[in-house]
Amino acid sequence: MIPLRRQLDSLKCLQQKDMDTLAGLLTEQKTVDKNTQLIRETQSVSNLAILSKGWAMRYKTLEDGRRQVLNFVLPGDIIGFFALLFKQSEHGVEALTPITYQRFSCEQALEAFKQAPCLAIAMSWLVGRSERQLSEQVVRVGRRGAAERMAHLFIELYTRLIQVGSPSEDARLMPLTQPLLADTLGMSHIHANRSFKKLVREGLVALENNGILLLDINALKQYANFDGDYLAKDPLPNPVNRILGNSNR
Amino acid sequence: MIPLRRQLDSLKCLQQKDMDTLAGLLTEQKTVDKNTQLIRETQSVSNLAILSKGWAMRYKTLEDGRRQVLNFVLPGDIIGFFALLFKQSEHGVEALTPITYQRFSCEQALEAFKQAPCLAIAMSWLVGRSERQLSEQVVRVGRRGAAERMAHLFIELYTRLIQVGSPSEDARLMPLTQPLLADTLGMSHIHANRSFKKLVREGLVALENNGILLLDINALKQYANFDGDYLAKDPLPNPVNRILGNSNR
DNA sequence: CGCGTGGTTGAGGGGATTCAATTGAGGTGG
DNA sequence: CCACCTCAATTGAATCCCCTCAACCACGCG
Repeated sequence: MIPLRRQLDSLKCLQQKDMDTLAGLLTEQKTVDKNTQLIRETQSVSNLAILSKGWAMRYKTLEDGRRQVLNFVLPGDIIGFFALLFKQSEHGVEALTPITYQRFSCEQALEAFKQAPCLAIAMSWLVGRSERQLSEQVVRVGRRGAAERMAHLFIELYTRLIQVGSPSEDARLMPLTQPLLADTLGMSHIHANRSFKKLVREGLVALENNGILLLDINALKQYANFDGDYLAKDPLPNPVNRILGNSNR
Repeated sequence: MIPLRRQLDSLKCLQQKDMDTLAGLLTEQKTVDKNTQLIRETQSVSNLAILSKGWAMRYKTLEDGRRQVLNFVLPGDIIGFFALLFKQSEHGVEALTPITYQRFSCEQALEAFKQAPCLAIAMSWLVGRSERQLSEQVVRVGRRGAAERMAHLFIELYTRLIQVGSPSEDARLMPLTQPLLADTLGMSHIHANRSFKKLVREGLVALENNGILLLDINALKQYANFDGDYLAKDPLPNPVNRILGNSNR
């Protein structure tokens, strides 16, 4: 649960008793293998989870087999929030590495929110954050060149990993394959390879046995025209804090 | 507020007193002109709104001027939800036609949620629905051909309009320009024009003085490989209903 | 009437896709 | 223990989609 705590600490709204309530939610820990389907497209969902270790992805598949990765799920991220409110999930979630997560039911969550209303805000904030990432994914795919797109994704993932407390050496190693990058960035795997090699030639990244290594973070940021505001972690705005003060009394 | 009611009716969770509470929220009505900026990128936000009439869009702009439309805001849609939880909005919202909306504060919303918890669920559902649309936008831009992309967007918008009770004749007229379509679909305005003309030549759409007219909905669906599951309106799943039953007593 | 915006078209170039083929790593079953 | 399979990474070649540049016309508005 350390990554989740890192994720939420900037909000400055969780007190010790809130953290205790949160800890009470996260008792059931599970570890599953790489390639496990956590949620299948078209499956109905009644549990939430917080990822604590490893990588996963959210994706959609078209009838003809074309696949699009929507976003990556990193430690401290929430899985399955909105799926609770619909008959079925509409997107799949699959582990990209062995992962560990804490699962809890919809009922447990609601109970925790009654005891600690600001947990509901904190969880909404997590969801809002992932919506921002999804928006940026639209911009990335719609309005950036291929290699720029790839560099931009790398920096987003790196930044998110650093924010939840990964050591820099770990955060620079992405467990991604080029076909997966292709499905994320909306291009063919062949063109993903050529764009990747372009970044390699510029000395920005390198291929390791176990994934892709970012060599020069600042140069990648520049190459990608990266503006990280959408990942900024600020305290909750005052109006919201005031309300929480009331209902926390 | 009729479109909002249509939006929420399938949930089967709002009773008369909930609707009354909701109506109490939506007392401050405003009408503004086309091209009005409802929310500026980088602006801080402390109010929510429900659109009741007209079209708006959510968009992001890059430093070099490239622009990407994230989604369109139609009657019954919510504006500014997540922006409340962050220091600033990260995306802009602009009116595409003259629009009417009902505005209310964060405090009013929280008060209403205490009185009628299932309103909080209903509003989350609205947000979840717009997240699904955003996911589909990623797939559309990342994995569909240009003309297919355009047809797919048209059908999404048409379906959403029908769902909130627009008469079919109105729902088939889109107040969109080709440069705007280009920024939505991630292509140049010239290519937007050529893709559009291709649909025209096939008899699927036509250009009117005041916008774009959809001529053959079924043919467009087929052309777009449209699968509307992500827009399906189902009742809330049972686990959530059970919880609401408890907190509604 | 000048100007800005939207719609349209042609030409040319570059980026991206598809087809095809090769290499190598890892996993499976005989 | 090795043949076999799958999947990732690569590269070449041909093609085509899509972009940029450059016009031009129509319209509405100050």
